[in-house]
Amino acid sequence: MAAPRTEEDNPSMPAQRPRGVSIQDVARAAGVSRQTVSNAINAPHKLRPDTLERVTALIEEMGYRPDQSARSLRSGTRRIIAYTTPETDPDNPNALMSGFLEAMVAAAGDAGYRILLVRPRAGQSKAQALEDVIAARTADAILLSDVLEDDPCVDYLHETGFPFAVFGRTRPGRPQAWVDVDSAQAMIDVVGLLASHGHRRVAYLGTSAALPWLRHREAGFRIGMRRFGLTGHEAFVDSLDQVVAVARDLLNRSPRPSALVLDDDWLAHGAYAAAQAEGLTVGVDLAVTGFNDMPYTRLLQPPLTTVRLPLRRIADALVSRLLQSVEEGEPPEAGLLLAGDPVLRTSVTTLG
Amino acid sequence: MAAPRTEEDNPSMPAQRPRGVSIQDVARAAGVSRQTVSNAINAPHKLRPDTLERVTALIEEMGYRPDQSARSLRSGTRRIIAYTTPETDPDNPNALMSGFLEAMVAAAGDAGYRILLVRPRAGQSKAQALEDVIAARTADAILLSDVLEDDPCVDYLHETGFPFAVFGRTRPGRPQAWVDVDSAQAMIDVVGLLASHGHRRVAYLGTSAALPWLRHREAGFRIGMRRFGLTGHEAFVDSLDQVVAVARDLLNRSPRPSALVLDDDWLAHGAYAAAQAEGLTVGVDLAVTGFNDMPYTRLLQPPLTTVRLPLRRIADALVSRLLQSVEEGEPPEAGLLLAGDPVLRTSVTTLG
DNA sequence: GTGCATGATATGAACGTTCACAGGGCCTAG
DNA sequence: CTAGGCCCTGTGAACGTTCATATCATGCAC
Repeated sequence: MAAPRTEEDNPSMPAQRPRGVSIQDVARAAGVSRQTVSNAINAPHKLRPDTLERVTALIEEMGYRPDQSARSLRSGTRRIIAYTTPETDPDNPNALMSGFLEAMVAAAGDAGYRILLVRPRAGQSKAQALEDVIAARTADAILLSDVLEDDPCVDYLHETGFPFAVFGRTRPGRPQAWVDVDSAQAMIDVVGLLASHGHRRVAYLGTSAALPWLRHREAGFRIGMRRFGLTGHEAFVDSLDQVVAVARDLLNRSPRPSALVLDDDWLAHGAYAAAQAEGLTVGVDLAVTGFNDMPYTRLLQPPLTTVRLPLRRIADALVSRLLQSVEEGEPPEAGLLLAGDPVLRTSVTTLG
Repeated sequence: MAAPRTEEDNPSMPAQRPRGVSIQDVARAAGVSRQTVSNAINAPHKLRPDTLERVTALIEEMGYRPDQSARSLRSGTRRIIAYTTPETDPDNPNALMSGFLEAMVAAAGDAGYRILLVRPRAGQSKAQALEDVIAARTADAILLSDVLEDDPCVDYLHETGFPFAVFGRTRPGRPQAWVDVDSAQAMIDVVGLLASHGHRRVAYLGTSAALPWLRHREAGFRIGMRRFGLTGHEAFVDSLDQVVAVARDLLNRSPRPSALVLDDDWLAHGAYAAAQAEGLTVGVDLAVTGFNDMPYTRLLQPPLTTVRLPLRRIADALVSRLLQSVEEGEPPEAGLLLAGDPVLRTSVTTLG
């Protein structure tokens, strides 16, 4: 029979620790109890200054870090946010994702949390993957992005009451911790930008996919057109292959538009090619605008005027809402819309 | 039996989330012991078929999942791979990252692991962040990418003996679990591709940053040029601003090169612009090749011939090496070089 | 000097799981 | 019919931490 580990005996033996430094080791070395060491980390104000200094010095010296699993098991908090990565379409990869993730990692890190990437296993739905996370108590909260209006994951999470937040909008009518870009307003601003540069005939080239954010951009365009008293046509493509042809068609309407508004930076190459085919010079004869400020838009000739998403502020807001859900048990009542920043580059110049 | 938990009296206390279904609950419901339920999950062969079926049915029905923290605490395995995200340069964002991450998440997921994104806190070095991960036993293994030759993280990890793997190469002379693309060979293949299309005068436009993978590409270019008996010049840029000017300069050497090899897709826009400025048509008068097969290369006019990185195979190899380190305690002796796939698109055509 | 309030430190218990091992049932062979 | 072996199942313990609470020290007022 193995004797249970007594708390006050020889410190001579343990030179080799296959499992690492434990709180007990530090306590023994400092001549205090486990709880005191625990307090030194979790509630420093509860210690006398001299004790605190002695213990923290020893913690540093011995390289002690609380075992995350043990801490989680006891306290129930993981300091982890699970993020279900949206499945990437190889033909239209969400290059945005890396920027958003980067911002999320930073924002979560500042709050003491880390991001765990969760992906449904083969034959598993996204909701089932989330159920795994919740049931196994892998994370304190869940982050979703790229959700559709009636995403089953949102319903499921809402039902369970598990803390979650969404980048994008969810169905209205119940408290939701979502954060989104005000795409409509951003598009209105883009139209306003064109109007202020003297453009009066503006065409819209959009993607026909039924994605909420695309529809918001489209709606914003229409509002902007009305508000600024502009005229123009709209056209939609199903895939990138059609962009050049459809854009050329738009440019041949009469009267010819002097500006072309795209609902996504991805269409920019095609629009530029169409302009060239029509003998137009982008930035001179034709203004072009995009959406998202993807990295390569700066490389286009001329650089593309587009809308930058405030990724860091989005991430901060999401983290803050997530933590509110975790700590108060109640999600925020309403979503949050953040403004996008139109970035004026030389694809838009004053109409001469 | 539960202690009276008065939550209304303690407004400061965060609401405690109810604990879920435990192994004990399932065991009681099934009329077996904890261990039997545990075996049903971890060692199904140890159960009689009828018992197994009964228990698994109940596990399913009650929605039981082993608590990850408890499991980790006891068994010492977290089923998590920590990945330190390389800091992104906003001017030259590693658009590759999202593809690589995607592949890693998939590969790790197939092996039953998840990816945890770790980022140094403010004022913390990358190595210190890794120390946190190791000391707090947050992950079973660590994945690094974008390492330089003398990256201190690699040295540190090597010292600790903690399982890790690297996407990219590390200093030779000790066992290393790295996986990398054979950039040199891929570049040789690109030169061969150009040679087979009749090109004899080929120029190289590279980036001067001291990044190992760029130097491998450069070396491969030189080898390829010698092997296929081609001639040409090389030039390097510090930033994207210089690309057009330097490319035009290369195109004006005499005799004029018929092909332009870029060490990265990022330079493609500038190369195309330079060609246009020189009155050359890419894919007709001038062949252009890139490296990395970034998503937007397909959108260029004409689409860019480039080198696709076998991200999924890289990820699979990294995961397999990581797990080998974890399970056998010994890292693989040598690194692994995987071939890149040159993708022929219409920016390269047979020289007429 | 005594009693009390205040705050710092110590102790036992519990979180939910897996490990090590003990015990028991069933089948087969003698 | 019984002994023996072989799986299968059950029990206590342990992982390392934090919670709840007991204990101790200190200082102050009377």
